[in-house]
Amino acid sequence: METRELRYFVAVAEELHFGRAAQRLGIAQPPLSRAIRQLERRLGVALLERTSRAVSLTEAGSVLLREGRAALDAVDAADRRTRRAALAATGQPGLVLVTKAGASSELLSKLLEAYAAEPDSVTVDVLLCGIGEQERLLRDGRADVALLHRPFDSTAGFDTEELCTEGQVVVLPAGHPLTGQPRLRMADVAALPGLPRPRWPATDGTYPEGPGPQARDNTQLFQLIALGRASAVLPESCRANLRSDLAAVPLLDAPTVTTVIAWPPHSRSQALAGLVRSATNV
Amino acid sequence: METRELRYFVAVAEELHFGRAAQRLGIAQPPLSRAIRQLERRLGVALLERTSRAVSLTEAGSVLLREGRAALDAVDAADRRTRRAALAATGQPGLVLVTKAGASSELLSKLLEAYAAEPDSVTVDVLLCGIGEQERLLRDGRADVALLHRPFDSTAGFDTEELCTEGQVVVLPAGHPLTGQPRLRMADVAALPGLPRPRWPATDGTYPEGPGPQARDNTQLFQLIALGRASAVLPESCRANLRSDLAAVPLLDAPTVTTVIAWPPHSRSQALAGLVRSATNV
DNA sequence: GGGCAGCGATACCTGCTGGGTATCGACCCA
DNA sequence: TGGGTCGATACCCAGCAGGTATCGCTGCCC
Repeated sequence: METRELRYFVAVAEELHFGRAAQRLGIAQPPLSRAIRQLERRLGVALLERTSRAVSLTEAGSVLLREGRAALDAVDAADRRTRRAALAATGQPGLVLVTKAGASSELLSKLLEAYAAEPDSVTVDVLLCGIGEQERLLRDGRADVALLHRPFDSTAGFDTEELCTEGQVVVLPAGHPLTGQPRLRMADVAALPGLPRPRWPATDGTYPEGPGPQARDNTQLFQLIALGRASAVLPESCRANLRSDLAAVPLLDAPTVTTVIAWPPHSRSQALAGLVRSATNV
Repeated sequence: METRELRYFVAVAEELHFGRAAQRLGIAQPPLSRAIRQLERRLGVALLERTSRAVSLTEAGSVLLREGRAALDAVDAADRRTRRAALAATGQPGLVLVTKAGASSELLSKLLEAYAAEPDSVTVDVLLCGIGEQERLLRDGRADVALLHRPFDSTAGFDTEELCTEGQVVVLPAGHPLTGQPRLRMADVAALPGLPRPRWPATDGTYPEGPGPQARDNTQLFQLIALGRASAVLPESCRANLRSDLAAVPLLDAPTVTTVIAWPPHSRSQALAGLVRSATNV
């Protein structure tokens, strides 16, 4: 199976429309149809159900969509990591660390400081990204290492070390009646009248259905809370950089959040090993 | 980057010889040379150092060898899992479980029995393989799930659940003086005169340098021990099927061995989920 | 109900490129 | 110094990826 065929199939499987997929791929529709047919013939498997009005995935097709994406990411990673290895050899080593914007910033700065103090440390570029993008970046080689937060982020397929565990707090507008409490329970904040939890975009950029305002990052989220339009349950460490018009109250029975440092398995970079070592000692 | 190019590069990187690599790939040498050059040009990276007498890997080349193998395994896995999904739809679901021949046989039979008793269980094919082959089989889709033994097997890149932990024993010929002891320490068996640890083949089938006889599987190993030519440190559970001419003595300070059940991440099969559930309840 | 619009499949052509053979040029060794 | 080994180069051919034109089916709407 060639990566070209995989790319074609993934495009069609995502669009469920040969014309749009072809456009996205920058080719005409007929060669795309033919390539998919040929892929199906060679696999001996029907991947798509076509009527002349709609295209849908078969069971096998959805398996190939999932596995094919992973395989394409692995190929991309091979490409990028090879290029970076060549750069590193000519004097620009460096690591790319990715984490969610606004999370664990204190831990992150301590980590970077500790690592920079190591004898043979390399430059670390920090990449801040949105919700759920980190796994992708790590998988396809755009990043070397990530800070993830269990149980929110999936650590499937990566090597990890736990860095720290913390409780969660509910973030409310300053002056909200509940901010007088020293601590709260989940039940107390499950359905605050007028303060729903916001909706985060899924990996494809669309928002789930339901109540609550849409938020794309922490800035938007905090503004919504300050406006009295939302509330949020976040790790304790967010208190460090909370705006003055917000207040946080500890939640006794919220699930704890574990920050882990994660990297692709079978990674041989000794710069990465050094960073992980520094991280576990912080 | 196309999988064809990756396959070509991996072949050359493994053989370090264009002619042999071309033969292995079933093509002539000139197109192979050209393909590799083209790959280097497109990546903008030198992958191989050629003199007219020898070929060697650059730093970037060895990165691409490692990453390329992983990517090719992922592509193979996509292929195999898609075919199997199609088979499953037409009535032959089934899981393939892989484990080291001769290890955890009691645990394995209990596990299979417990799972078979579940209401909607599917057939489980058991694949017994040699040392270190399991990760490969799991990664390239020939197996769905594996029993691995930490710290010997790498669980990098897989999801795992711990099943059980056990101590280790030293296996000696029956009648050896030390077999009279109720328990021993590592230091006692570190260098038994005339009874060295055997050498196991590496993943490429070659044996490491050093003293000790060569063994390929447990049968050979046990025979060597019975002949008074070797000794071995193995998990306790091996006592269950020890030959009568061998004896095992517990080691107090040997590292414990954890048997884990492992499967590829982002695997959605509910048959697999059922097997893992059964396993953790055993 | 018939015309129309949307969509995938088919037919057919063309040019790129992957693969083949022949040969060269460098290097080691006898 | 000549033969043997090995990768690179030159050149040719065929297969196939990709393009255009068009067909056939189907749901929709006046």
